[in-house]
Amino acid sequence: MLKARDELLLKKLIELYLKEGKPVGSRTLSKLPDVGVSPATVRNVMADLEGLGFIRAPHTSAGRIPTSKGLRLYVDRFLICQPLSAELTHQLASKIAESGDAQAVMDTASRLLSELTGMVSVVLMPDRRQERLSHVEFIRISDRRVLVVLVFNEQEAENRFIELDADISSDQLQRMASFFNTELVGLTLHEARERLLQKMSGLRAQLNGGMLRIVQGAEDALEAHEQGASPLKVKGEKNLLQYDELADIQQLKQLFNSFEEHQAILSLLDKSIAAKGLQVFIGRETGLELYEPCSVITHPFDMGDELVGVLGVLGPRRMPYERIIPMVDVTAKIVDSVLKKHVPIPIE
Amino acid sequence: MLKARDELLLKKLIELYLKEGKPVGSRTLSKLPDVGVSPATVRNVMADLEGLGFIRAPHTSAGRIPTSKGLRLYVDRFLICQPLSAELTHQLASKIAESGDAQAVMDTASRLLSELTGMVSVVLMPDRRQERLSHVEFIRISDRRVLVVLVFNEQEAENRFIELDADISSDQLQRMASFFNTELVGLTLHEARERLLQKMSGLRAQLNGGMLRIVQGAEDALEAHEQGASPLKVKGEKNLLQYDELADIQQLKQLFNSFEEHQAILSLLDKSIAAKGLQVFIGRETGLELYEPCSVITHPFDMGDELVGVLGVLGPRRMPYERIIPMVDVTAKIVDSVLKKHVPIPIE
DNA sequence: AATTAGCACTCGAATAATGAGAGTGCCAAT
DNA sequence: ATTGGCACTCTCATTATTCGAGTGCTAATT
Repeated sequence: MLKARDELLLKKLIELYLKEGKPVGSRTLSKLPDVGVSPATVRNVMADLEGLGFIRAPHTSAGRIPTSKGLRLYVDRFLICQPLSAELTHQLASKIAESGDAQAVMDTASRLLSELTGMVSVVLMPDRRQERLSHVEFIRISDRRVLVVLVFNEQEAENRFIELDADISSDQLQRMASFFNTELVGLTLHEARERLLQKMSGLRAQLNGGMLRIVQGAEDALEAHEQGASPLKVKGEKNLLQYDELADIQQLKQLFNSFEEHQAILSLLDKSIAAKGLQVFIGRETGLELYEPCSVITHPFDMGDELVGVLGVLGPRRMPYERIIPMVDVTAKIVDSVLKKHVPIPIE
Repeated sequence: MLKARDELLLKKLIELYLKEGKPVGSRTLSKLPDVGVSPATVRNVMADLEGLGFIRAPHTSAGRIPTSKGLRLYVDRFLICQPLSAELTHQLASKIAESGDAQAVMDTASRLLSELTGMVSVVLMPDRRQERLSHVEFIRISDRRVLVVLVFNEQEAENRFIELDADISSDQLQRMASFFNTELVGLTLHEARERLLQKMSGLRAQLNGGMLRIVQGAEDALEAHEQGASPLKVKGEKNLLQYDELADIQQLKQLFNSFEEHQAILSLLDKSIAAKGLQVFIGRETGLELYEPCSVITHPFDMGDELVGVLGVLGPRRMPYERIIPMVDVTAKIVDSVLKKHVPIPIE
């Protein structure tokens, strides 16, 4: 077990390392105000800490830097995050709340997160396929042009213009809409498409060309919505360029690629979705070789009705956890509450 | 004036440089099939070409590389672009056409462009403030929740949910909508807001809270649309990481920053908007110190009604112009034609 | 008059040699 | 248990050295 002095030294060492980014030597540590021991003593302690795997020396004659294990201990035991200033919290909350629909909320949150933290922000959005259709509307733009509006969970709308082969009357559109609204509302995307297929197979013969196109258009819209924007948003990649630890073009290229491929991050965020609160993944803990020099901080959120997502940041392993953690925490909580504001009424 | 042989050598030199990226020496050039002269002769010619400013030697004992002036001559006189394969053209066209509304079209075009060329793609979107409102619809989501749908130019729709303080009936909504549709359709965003303000000042007293909120919501939606997504899209930044010429973290950081700031690129694209066809900016021609090691290829497009935009790519000055130019050309033409398909009927 | 071979020269990139500085580990003294 | 002292190690920056590629110039050749 670590003695009080050992812990103190480890803590100081890590704090210094996080601040300066350079290996910390025994002399430097010994001169710190709260440390009343000589460099030699510090060296002895450091040798012990190294033996336990909390710190390591990059080479014989550099100071020590914390290992992932050391950082883990630091985050779990030593770190005391002061809460975000009320002012900043409030600013964040209002910017996020005012941004519009669910997509826009996550967009804004993501942008703010990457700007504020100086890290790469990631948002895993709730699975659209589980969203329930709450309204369908057809808007007649011109004789042969119709705008399909699908509303999901009462807080997200998807548009799709469709072109008709024949003129259609407002009346016909009205009837189509009310048919859709009685038959499909409350269903998930998948269910809605199934139902549509089912109902249509009999009716299709009776429908004229315009009607068919409308149905087709609605199906397209459903499909577009389903496959639409990938469920993962990554923003602020360029922030990575500023960190010396990652200042290697090859590595940067690989990291940037991993952001586009999505798989890597997705598997990481999936882990986080289960955990009910904030999580910190340090280096290897991310489960990816590539992210070894990085840390990831995540926090899940949900928009009610079991639609759950995750947001977080990715940055160099040496990041100001003290500052970043509260930001992720607060942002997730804001998004969570904003998205829950209008819990859809469960139908059927 | 350049003699035939001089031109040939310059052309060969540039082609080799574009392919290999290394300075080209007299020996290498002399051994080329179509060049029947000795290295010494080549050296004499090269000395002349250097005197004229077409090529330069990075240092005494390297070969020569083309200057911007040289590349300019190459692009203007020597370059023969073979048209894009019909197959690829067709693929591009269908992917772009099927992507949805105007925003989505430009989005897809931008993505494809960056993927296909391996460069950074940029799209300056037509000024939203000039778009004309073609339809307004209010969709009642629940007693106190309404979705405002604004349709612009018959091909773009903007959604906005609004929250009411008091219940509202479908009937009331209907009346509001028809009021909007008679008073505001055909106006630009700015005009619509003016008109709204005007008309409302008198009426406001007669409206109940719900109505007022709707008007407010519509105003918000107009404003959101106006300020909405910045008019500039930049995609595929990460592509820059692969080029040796730009393999300097500081420079990359600056470039990435310039992509976020938008001003730099905007002023460049503004130049291109005037030109009626494809344009190539080489190095300094971009007008930006920062883009000195880069080239930019642009092509304007318009969606009718004087709504004009520009798309293009930015990459290292040493890029396969032969391959890239046709891609930008074709993509711009596809976007142009897709966006023009539904030319809005000019109103009033 | 144009082309070419020959040769001295320059410069950059790679490799090796050198020295200074930081920090350690360990031993003996406190 | 702690500390001062000291030899030792390793990195980083600086300086030399070498090698090769490619040039520019001159004189010879066609």
